Amino acid sequence: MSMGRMARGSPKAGRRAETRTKAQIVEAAIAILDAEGEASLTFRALAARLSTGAGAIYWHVANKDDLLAAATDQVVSHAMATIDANAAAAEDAIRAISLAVFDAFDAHPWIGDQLSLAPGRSGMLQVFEAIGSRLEPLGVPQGARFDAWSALVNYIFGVAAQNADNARRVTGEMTREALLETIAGNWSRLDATEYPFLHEIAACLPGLDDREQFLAGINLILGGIFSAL
Amino acid sequence: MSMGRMARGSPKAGRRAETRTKAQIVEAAIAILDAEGEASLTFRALAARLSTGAGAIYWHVANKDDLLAAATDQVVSHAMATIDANAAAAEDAIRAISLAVFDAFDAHPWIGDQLSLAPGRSGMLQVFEAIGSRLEPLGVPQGARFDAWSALVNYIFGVAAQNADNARRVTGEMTREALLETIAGNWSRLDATEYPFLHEIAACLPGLDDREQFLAGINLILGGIFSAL
DNA sequence: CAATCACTGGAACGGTGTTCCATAAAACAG
DNA sequence: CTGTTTTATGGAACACCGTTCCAGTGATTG
Repeated sequence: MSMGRMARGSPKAGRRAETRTKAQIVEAAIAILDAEGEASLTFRALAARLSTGAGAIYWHVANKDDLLAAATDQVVSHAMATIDANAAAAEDAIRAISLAVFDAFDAHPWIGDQLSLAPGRSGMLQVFEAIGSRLEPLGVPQGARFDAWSALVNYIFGVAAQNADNARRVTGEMTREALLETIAGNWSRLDATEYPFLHEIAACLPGLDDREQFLAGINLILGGIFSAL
Repeated sequence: MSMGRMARGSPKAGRRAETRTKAQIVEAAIAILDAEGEASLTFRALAARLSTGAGAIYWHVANKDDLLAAATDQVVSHAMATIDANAAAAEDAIRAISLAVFDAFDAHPWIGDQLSLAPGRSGMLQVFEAIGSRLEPLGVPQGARFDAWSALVNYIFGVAAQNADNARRVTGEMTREALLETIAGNWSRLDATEYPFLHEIAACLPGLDDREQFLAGINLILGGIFSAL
């Protein structure tokens, strides 16, 4: 859509002094998203940051969804780049990949809502492949591999997205702990005969570590995979 | 915010002929969302359907997020109402609840994006409690209950939301099967040395039953819970 | 009966994504 | 070197959105 010619003769990529690339635009978008939240990412704000007009951005990017998908893909790809390809044992590798995704979502909570636009992009595919390719070394037979992969990948992205939503609720006034205590308070104030379980586990909420909780779920699924062998 | 007086003396709830209730507004919003998708739910369209002005809606509803959260809550509550409180065995009950949520999301794909607004609402709490209260009868000891509950609930809502996203991509031209075949085609066209796993399981995609796949994940988690006993 | 309350509905406001296009620098053709 | 084409700009304009505001209206109340 953008890079048309550029190819053969020219050693230098940038033609004009004021020209932007799609990568620069996506980078600027991520900067705005991280600093001011998703509501603040507008084409006008982005254009201002890049010292250009809003219309120019559309030369590099199809629309806002495309921009957000590209930003999401960038972050996920970057997260995947940090994990070492074949260092750890398969089981630990799955944990490492899961946590890398979790951490990326936690650091960039705006991804949560945009997940739906990203499948099919390379970052997502990298994660899919990285998880899936660890199953055979783990001893999961051919017939069970798809179910195991599907459960893991769905859990990873589903939980990461939901956690990102929670992280988005934490801003300035409301600390994470205050939020958890508020929820715990609400639950323990529920009718104890109608909601006995929530009433009981409200106590588990304060001081909860989302990351460990996430990992506990991964371990539960891994346990299920092993017990089905 | 709305119902202030109304209480004691008056036998009739509706005072004026043209008056709407919040329930009616939410119902109309759900009708629009189901029929024309989330992009078509605007205050003006909603007002037109209710034969009123956009401003009147704000008497019953704080803002659009509130409206969407109420709509989501309505659908989830309704889904929970269909499952029988203490008919099945605990393990089957968990499956039934999970599938009820899954089906509700599948029937109303717009929920996917709005999930983040709903926690704390009664529909969500019903699901939380329904799942959690089945764990003790299942023999899960106190110390392991929170992890098991967390994994199940996160998986259920995470996967349901992602599946709703897929369902949203199926519209008119693109059937579900055509979509799966397109994805399978993309995966099998990937470089086989870089993406061996995706290349291999692309064949599993066509004819895939999302519901069964979802259930397989639930069973995997349940297996993990049991094997940890 | 007068005052208050519960609610209406349409106009108006600020802001958004997106389109359009006159312009201009770079690349290329001869 | 000269014209033409390609690549990209940046700001104006458009349609539409969520939200606010408020004069008005019918029921309820004291």
